[in-house]
Amino acid sequence: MPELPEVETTRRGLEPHVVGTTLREVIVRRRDLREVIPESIAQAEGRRVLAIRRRSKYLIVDLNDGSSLLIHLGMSGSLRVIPPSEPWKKHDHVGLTLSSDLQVRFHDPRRFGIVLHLSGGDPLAHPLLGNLGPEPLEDDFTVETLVNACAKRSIPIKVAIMDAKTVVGVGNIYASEALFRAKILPDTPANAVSKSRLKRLTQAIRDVLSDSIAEGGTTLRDFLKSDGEPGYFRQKLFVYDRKDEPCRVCRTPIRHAVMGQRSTYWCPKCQK
DNA sequence: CAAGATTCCTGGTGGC
DNA sequence: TGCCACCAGGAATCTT
Repeated sequence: MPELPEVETTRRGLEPHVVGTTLREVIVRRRDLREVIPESIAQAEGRRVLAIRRRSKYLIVDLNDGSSLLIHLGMSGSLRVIPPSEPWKKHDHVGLTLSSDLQVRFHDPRRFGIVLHLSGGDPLAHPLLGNLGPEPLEDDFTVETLVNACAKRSIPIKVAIMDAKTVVGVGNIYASEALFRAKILPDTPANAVSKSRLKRLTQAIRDVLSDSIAEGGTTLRDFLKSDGEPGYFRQKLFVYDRKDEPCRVCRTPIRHAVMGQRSTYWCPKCQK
């Protein structure tokens, strides 16, 4: 899916259209996503949107009755703001018609996404949001975060930083990109990476995610911003999806291998 | 407990 | 053009 930059891009795109409006109608065309959309989502009708927040790759829509919507885009999901008259596409599963006469439409071909209605309490306490590591762009993500996560673990460093218990939001694209920026080979055992290199990696993760957000995220196939436009960070990827292409720094062909069941890319000269 | 494999679902791509 | 194997941005849940 959408990794953290794409979810944050979506949040920023939705925020000005959604906050302060009332959900006039909730339309569910298909309930069987990764989890079944609960019937109680109908109770969101008539509620006003107080805020739209992001935690990890989840979006939380706070409503004025204390309930909230919890949305995850899975691997192929997107949320767009459109006129309600726009024809429904094959994989448009949910529509939230707003009092402003616009509609937020959830589209997800692979249906790995999630749309839940939480009737009350703290959304952050929901089981899906428990056991999550720190936000990479917040102050509680520090080199100590990675030092602790990597101690006594022999898994590749790339797999370690993709573990949401280590730090959230680092998906397959940005894991490869962050390791390139930090000049670390992705298959280095996590417990063999020195603290000074983990320090570099901490900063690299922050930088690559921030840079991508500034470009509206990365569009490979499915991802679209809430205005229907793609994100442009793909043009700034150093290694991801560039197998055999010349490294943008040293011209050495980019290498590719499967690591932790996921495609991984690196420059054998720039990364040690 | 750590590590690795499997699973959910659909669509795009590339080989033949 | 058609068929088919394979791959895909996530993450929970198995097995080893």
